[in-house]
Amino acid sequence: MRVRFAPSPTGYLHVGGLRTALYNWLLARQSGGTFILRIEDTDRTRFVADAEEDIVDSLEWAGLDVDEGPETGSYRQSERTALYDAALARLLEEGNAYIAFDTPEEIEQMRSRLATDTNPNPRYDWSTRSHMKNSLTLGTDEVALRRERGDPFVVRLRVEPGAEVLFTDIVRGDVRFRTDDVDDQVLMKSDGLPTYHLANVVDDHDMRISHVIRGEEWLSSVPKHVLLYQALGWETPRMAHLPLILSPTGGKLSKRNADKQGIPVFVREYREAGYEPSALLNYLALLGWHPESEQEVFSLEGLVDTFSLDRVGPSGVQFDMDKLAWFNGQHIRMRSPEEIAKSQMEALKKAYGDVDEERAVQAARLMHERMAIASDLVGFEYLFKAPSDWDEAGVRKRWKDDSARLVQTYRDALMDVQEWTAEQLEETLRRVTGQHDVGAGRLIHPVRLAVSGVSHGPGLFDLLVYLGRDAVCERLERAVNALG
RNA sequence: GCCGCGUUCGUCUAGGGGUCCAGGACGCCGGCCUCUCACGCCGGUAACACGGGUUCAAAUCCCGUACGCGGUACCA
Repeated sequence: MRVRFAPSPTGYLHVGGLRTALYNWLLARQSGGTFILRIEDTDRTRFVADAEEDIVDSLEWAGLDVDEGPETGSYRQSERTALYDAALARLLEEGNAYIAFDTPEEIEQMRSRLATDTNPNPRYDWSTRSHMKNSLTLGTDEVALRRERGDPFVVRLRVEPGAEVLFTDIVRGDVRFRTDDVDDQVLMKSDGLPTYHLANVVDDHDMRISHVIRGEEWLSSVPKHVLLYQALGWETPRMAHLPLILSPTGGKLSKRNADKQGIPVFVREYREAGYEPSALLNYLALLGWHPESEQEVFSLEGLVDTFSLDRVGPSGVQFDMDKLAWFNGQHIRMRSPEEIAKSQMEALKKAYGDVDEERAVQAARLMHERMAIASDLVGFEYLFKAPSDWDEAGVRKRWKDDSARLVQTYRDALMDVQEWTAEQLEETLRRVTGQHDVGAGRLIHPVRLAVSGVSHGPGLFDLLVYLGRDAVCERLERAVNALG
């Protein structure tokens, strides 16, 4: 099995693109096949300089390793023009393509001239090409003259009406189009570069791609591709068109649309936000695919073992940040505190100056169950510095009239604790509350508030152990003074 | 407009003629655990788009309608 992920460097890698890459990669890995990265950079007007780098980095971050790609050979379409030119020459020679000199303005004029209510958008096709300036209408002398003169031209696929193109999509089953509805697609633009349709067919053939797995937006152009394969006498690869990822309000998950929903569209944004790549992948895998069992949480390896194209559904799917967050929580709990801490060292240092890695690991251990995302670790300020103030609502609820006295008593008692362990700290606390004839909670809550500034968090005694005697006593002291 | 693809809880989905007064997951709502918050566990809420057929029997097959999405570029 040879599959490819073929993004165009017109922007950063999109989450939808990552899912397409994932499905391709999964199939390659489980079949012992080859995963190819091909850069479709035939549109010079929309080229984004750092897009390819982002695509490569994002795939690497996700753990989808590339077997063949720009790093290993000529896998950028801009480097493969000789191949397209050869295909073009053959199509032209055999009458399956023709040259057209119409300027964009002239085509526009044709469209507005021919537009009617029932056909508001006339195509350049079998029914209109006889009114246009092309090698089918112009006569050989005129064509030769224009070419000599250097008139700009494009090459178009010659699609004749009256036939049917039928193909079997792995996800959707049999799909058929009439050639009457297929336009004479431009194969080579006037800048000499091929369009996607030509380059894609030539490359898939040349790279011996066995399965084309891509988004549903390509389904309508399949007939053009099939016609090209036929004209070139090549075998058509198997195809699977994946359901599109939609925004929660419906419609394509475009940058604009998604931003409004608070959904990042670029993979790099998930990386920057601190998501677990395995969680993103897990979520994306389930977006359109369902395993035979009811298992939902998968490692990447688990997906390799379980994934199959015939359990991919055909209908569009809405992106759900809440569910992604849940997957992230599942995956973060599968990782060790050591790994989590390590991944956050840079951010920690940025926020708090020099942070000891072992210290960060302890913090991660403490907060493991409470993190939705690894970057949350940085947000637990009180683990790395004393609170500067105390949550107002928390104070109102937990800081009673006797709190200062109790906390002060506990603080004094802590000075005498032999071993700074959770057991001893708890024992000490219960002794204090016992002496004052109040419940333990009466002291636990104020102490937590005093040392952390907030009224929620890890088990109090684990927290005190983590903070250490000096910090705890100092924080208790400050709180008593401030809160009275 | 035309062409194509789709339509089961709010969302992701299971299901492919009887085992489905439709199962799981997220979310939401209760509860348990508990020093808080999380985690975890238990329970609840909620769906076969509509109309015709076919059949003893339809969420499942067929047709139509509606709706959604994609395409309709010298963009991919």
